[in-house]
Amino acid sequence: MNEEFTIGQVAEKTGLSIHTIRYYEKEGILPIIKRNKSGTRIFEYEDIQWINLLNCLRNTGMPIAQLKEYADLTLEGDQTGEKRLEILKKQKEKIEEQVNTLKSHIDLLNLQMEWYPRLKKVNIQFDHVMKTWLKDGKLPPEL
Amino acid sequence: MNEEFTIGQVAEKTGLSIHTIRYYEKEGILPIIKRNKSGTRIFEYEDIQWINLLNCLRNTGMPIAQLKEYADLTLEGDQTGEKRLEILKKQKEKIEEQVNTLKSHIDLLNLQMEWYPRLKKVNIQFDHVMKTWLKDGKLPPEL
DNA sequence: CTACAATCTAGAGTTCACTCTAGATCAAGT
DNA sequence: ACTTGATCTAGAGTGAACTCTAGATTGTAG
Repeated sequence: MNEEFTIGQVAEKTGLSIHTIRYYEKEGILPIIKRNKSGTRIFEYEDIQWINLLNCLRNTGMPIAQLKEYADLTLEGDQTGEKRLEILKKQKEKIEEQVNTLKSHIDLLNLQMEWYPRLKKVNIQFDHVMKTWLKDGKLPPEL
Repeated sequence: MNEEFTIGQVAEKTGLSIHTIRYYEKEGILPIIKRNKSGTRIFEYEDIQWINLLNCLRNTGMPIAQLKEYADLTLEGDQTGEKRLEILKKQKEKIEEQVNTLKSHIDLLNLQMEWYPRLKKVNIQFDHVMKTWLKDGKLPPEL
């Protein structure tokens, strides 16, 4: 479990580019990365874990600035656990919201797609649905 | 059903800013918007429907350039129906993928959150899970 | 008629998150 | 030792999608 990785290997494993990993380090959202005597970065297994968490948060829309906050809290140590937990909880809620939004987007697309084959008839329905959409931002209950 | 709206009203109804609506028009992804004799835009109900569709596609990651394609196809008329249907179908699949990704992100966050209360014990599990994650990009089957 | 808020255009500026470049150094195989 | 490919830094450049500005014009409530 004391494997070591070069930046290239980490890039491959995490799906980030080498540039991006260095950029993240510069932004201070990576833990302190070990170096060998000539300055080449040496990543450990833990670092990859961390990057995967970052990726998860980034992919769900958390901006770098907030990742920085999270990283700083982590640096402060155990007593910030609660705060970090809170951040993760909030992000989870945000993702759940995103899932719901995406689902209603799927509904809208399905609707729009039905529109093509049965034009005249569904046009009226569509109109009705759109009115509901405009009014309260969701599909009418009878769908 | 022949209601008319100002740009400000449309902004409020669609959640876009006034600037963004004008920007979208400049990019050619809005239908031709009526004007009154002195040049003020007059939006109709249809235009709002269209913007809602745009919003749906944009929010799920479709770039402006592709919206432009879609808009151009629509301008060409009925004979492009199939192509447009195809675009919407693909986007729907993309959204479904996004939902799945988000769900596995939630799993990862849940895991990371469990980590805090029961530290030592779950650390090992977490490690195991992360290894699976790194290897095949998903959670181990036993979870 | 008079304010005052909303709209208009063209174009410049901003933000975010990378992404790339140049020029130097280093690591590993033969 | 030599070569080739990977890595290093500092800093510039990019692309997407807005977002804002200035200066003029218009719509409307009192």
